[in-house]
Amino acid sequence: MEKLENYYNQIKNSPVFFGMNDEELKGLLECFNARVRRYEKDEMIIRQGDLISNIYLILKGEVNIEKDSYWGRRIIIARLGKNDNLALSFVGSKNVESNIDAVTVSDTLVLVLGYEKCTSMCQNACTRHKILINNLFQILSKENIELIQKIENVSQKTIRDKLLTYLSNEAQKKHSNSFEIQFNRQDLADYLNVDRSAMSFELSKLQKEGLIEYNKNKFELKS
Amino acid sequence: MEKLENYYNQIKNSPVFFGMNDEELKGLLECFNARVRRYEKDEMIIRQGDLISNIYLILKGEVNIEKDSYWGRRIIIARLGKNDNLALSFVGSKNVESNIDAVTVSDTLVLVLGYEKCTSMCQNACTRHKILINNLFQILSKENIELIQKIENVSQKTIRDKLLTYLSNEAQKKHSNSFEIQFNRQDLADYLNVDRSAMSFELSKLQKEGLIEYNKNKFELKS
DNA sequence: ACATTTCTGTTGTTTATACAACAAAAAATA
DNA sequence: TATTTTTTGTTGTATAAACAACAGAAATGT
Repeated sequence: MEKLENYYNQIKNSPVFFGMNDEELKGLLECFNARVRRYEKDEMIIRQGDLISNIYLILKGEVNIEKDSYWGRRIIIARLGKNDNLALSFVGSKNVESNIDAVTVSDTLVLVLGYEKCTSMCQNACTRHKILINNLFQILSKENIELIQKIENVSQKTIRDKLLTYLSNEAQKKHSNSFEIQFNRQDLADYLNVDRSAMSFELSKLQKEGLIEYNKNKFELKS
Repeated sequence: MEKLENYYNQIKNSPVFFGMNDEELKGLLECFNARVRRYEKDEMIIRQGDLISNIYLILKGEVNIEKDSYWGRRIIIARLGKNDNLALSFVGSKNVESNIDAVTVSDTLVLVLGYEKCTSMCQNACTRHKILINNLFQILSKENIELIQKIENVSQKTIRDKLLTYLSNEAQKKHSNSFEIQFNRQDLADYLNVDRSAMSFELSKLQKEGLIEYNKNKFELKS
């Protein structure tokens, strides 16, 4: 069993609790009945159809937001990591079932917060709750922008354009033409919605043409 | 010049101001320096690169959320209408430039609210602001879920699957197998990221096979 | 160090889509 | 009503991607 205390500092500095003092944070964690849960690789934290009433904060590890298409093809919507939240939007939209799976990519620790119970108790009256909802609003905003960017990535017509758009966006995020990506080839293909082998082929073509250089997960944009 | 008063009831019942009494709403509208703005068909309300500090509420008309791809292809991310908000996520993420265009599809009236100014004034202290931020959180949640659904639609492999996924999702939204869609053929193609003529062809094939029936914008799912 | 599994790149073939060009229908305008 | 413009459907062709099958490299486990 993992102890919450071990992660206290990390929690305190996470976007969810940003701007709170120790007193507010401790009160909130208690009110939320906060607990740490451990998942192994390839476990499902959330399934399509689940009704979500908890806020999940990733303390350690990586999680895929996925969807299985009608005939079993996997769609990766996003890859989340440390300090990211899971399925916040389903907490905000009450009584809406999850339309995604959250699947661990590696061993993962998650902070689980009983959002529903807490909000009904304190009626949004306390200061800490006011800070919290402000933070949640900002977090969702960011998620929204990320989703739009993902739509841009997958909406390109050719594999080449998808790759170039994705890589440019990553470079911009990392503020450098040289960066590591979070996906392996198969996952990147599922994220961009293309065939892995065709994508591999296109990657090496881009390298031969001198547009990019890469080695494993390390990429560099030339030009 | 359009008068705000003419739309007062609609504004009062919009999701942004849901749950407020008249006093709170009036105070907020004043604090926001609320004003109605008119746009003609094909005008741009928001451009890529804009810094957004206003909340936009559509009172009348329709608006496309679009993105122009590198080589001039148009991507329609969403079609918004009455009581929808524009670019809320850019208000939530401060100092982030818009990565989308908002373009009117028809003559449109928009309520513009100076969010920045208001929040700095009342420091989130007043009740009405608390209700507001709660509402905004919920609205963003819904937007988020819609974006995920859009990703599902465009992530299908074939035109046929994109169409079937899109139409099923619409049927579910409208709670009926018979429904109207908001797009004309070209716009639907830009939304699903496919060639219009190929899509038209696939539509008639689906009709011949008896899977769907349609006439102009009216569709029916058979099975 | 070896065996096994996972990951990545390469190639040929089949299939689906984009693209272009056009015709018919519908809508808008004079 | 006639004319013009916009929208939609149809077809053939060129192109790009999916798929399958495989080989080598890298990572993992024993």
